[in-house]
Amino acid sequence: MSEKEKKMSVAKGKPIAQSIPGGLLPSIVAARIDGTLVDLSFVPDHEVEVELIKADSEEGLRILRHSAAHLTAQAVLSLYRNAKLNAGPPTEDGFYYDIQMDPISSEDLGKIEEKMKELSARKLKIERVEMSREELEREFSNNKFKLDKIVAKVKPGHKSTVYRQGDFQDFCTGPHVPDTSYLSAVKLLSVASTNYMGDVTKEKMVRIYGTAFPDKKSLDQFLAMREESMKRDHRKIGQEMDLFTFNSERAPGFPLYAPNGQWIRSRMVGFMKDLNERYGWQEVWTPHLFRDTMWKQSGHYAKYKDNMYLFQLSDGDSYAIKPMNCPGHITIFERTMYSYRDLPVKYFEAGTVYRYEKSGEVGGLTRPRAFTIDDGHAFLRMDQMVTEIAAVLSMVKEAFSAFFHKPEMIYDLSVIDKENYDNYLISYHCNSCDSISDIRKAAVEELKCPVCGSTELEPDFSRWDAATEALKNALVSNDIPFKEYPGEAAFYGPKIDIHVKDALGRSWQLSTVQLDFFMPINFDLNFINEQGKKETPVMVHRAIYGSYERFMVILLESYAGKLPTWISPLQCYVVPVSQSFSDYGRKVEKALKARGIRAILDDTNETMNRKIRNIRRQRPSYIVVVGGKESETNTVSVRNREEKQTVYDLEKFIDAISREIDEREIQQTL
RNA sequence: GCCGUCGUAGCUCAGCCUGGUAGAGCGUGUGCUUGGUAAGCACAAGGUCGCGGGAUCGAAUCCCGUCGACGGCUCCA
Repeated sequence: MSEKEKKMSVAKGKPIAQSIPGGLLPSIVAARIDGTLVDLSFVPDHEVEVELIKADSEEGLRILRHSAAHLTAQAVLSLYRNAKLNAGPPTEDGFYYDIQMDPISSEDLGKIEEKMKELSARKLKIERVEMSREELEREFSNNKFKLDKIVAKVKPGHKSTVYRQGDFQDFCTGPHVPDTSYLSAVKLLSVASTNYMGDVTKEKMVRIYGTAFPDKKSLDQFLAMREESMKRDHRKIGQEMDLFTFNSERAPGFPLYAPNGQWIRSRMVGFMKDLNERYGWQEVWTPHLFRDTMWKQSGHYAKYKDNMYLFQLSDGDSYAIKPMNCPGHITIFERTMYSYRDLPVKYFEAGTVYRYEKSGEVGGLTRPRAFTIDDGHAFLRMDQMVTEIAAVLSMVKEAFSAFFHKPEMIYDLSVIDKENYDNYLISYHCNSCDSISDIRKAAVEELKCPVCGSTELEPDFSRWDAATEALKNALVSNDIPFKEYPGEAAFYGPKIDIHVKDALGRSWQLSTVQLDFFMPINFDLNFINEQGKKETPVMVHRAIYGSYERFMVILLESYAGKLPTWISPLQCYVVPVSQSFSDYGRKVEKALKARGIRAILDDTNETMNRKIRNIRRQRPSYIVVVGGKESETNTVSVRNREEKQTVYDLEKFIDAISREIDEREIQQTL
């Protein structure tokens, strides 16, 4: 349907639905008049131009799913008499309904779904009814959650609406689909538990997740996609490819990398090391433990001690395992004096940090208790910010282009909210003694000048402005479109976060570039400026992958485990046709390994067919079959991931695959 | 941390409701077979049924506790 066809004019005094051609009607769920969404049953009081909302449009789907949420609620109420409804909004790819009721399990969903199908088949008319606030309060008098909403949303003396279908009604502004027959392609997906208004002290609720589509075909397509993304779960792939393991008894939440997984990690670390060095970042190493005194100084202890692994030695000294790398890097920076000419000083480290995540929060490699950050800290003069940040942005681009074909990246600039700055560390100018001090208002009892005690302090945003300008300029000079989020900055400075979209359309926050005014002050860092005076440097915290663990998750799930050859843990799987060709197989394996290609020869007493079938789960880049023909001509029969088979001269094959690896080709070239 | 579901062989799972001390497929090992690109044949090994307690003549099975995993909620420097 073109833009033109979507618009139509509707005469006064008759429902919109009656003006829509019969053939078109079933695909339309609602309409828009002057920017407001209305039901198809809406009767205009003068001739109007309406825009039709198709079921398969973004807005149409939301309406359809919201109606499906109502249908779920209706089914639940008819099956569970004591259930009390809370709210049931549409979500990005479905809907949920929060209901106070006795816990149910996912097995009960089938029963509810049956009921929904039955209600849908009855083609119940969905009606909009206007009610005054008083009427609403009467209608929903037995439901505290609805009453809360009515009180919060409907002003006394005003009206709002309920939607009715059969014996069911819900307080709702709509719009909704005309009748329940529109809701035939529905599926309840899972059940979870939540609390009223997300507050643990409030009532427990059952949250039922589901989705709905205009027709069964698109629902099935969605379910197939969902299945696919479950198949691509990195935990499953990791097990199949034998990359890592978790031992829930011995180290809950900590991944242990098997040879294949560690091989991938070292490749990633190696790539990053090379990239960093090319951009002037120097590798350092810091210990995994520091005295608690350092964490107290850095401020981490006060804020995050519940998430830190802390322990005391028998002599009484207390230590903490590092939850961050920056104080370590600062400690290295502190070892000597710097002139303004020495700056920038840029350190990086693949630094493994340990954070005690609460039991319900850990999960696979996405949220482990130990992870390794490709962490970098730069110490800069104010005038170096733009250049250095721009350089980091180039690094980010380069890094992701090596792993993905045309990666889709989204840049968020998080800045201070000047209307609401109590939480941020800012400079205050004292009107009484003219001194400047850095204070975070939310962290002090009373805002007063640390020099003279005066309360006549005026916020000075100049440093924040300069930093924000620097980040912006860096983005602009790299030709990067970005969105600005006031109030999202860290308390110590503004930042740029970079999200990358994966193959399944999910967006991951990976890179971050943060400016920090706080740590340098806290640790009293300085350099000698042109005037021969001590000056405080600005710190940049940055990570490109974010963590190696999360990045590995994205790689595995994006490629469904079929990684580009340069990071594939099994680059060549060599299979002799029969054991009588083991010798030639060994020769091939040796030749491959001599060139640094990760290859294994499988000369076990099994059929070639079985070997090929079973190696699939390990996702080899190439399967190399050798037999009589190959051994006589010094060739190999190579099968790539598209199942295409080609015979190559052995030396030529090795040259070609080496090139593919060296060039970090994303697609297979053979 | 909270709520729900789950925990049986290396992996995937059955058995649990209705108690009588475990089963399949894949994988592994051995033998036969010696093969041309996703299922050749046979035999075998492999499990304190997460852990602890309780009621029972008897528990993988029922009850309680605990640890862990998963899905959510909340959190994520």
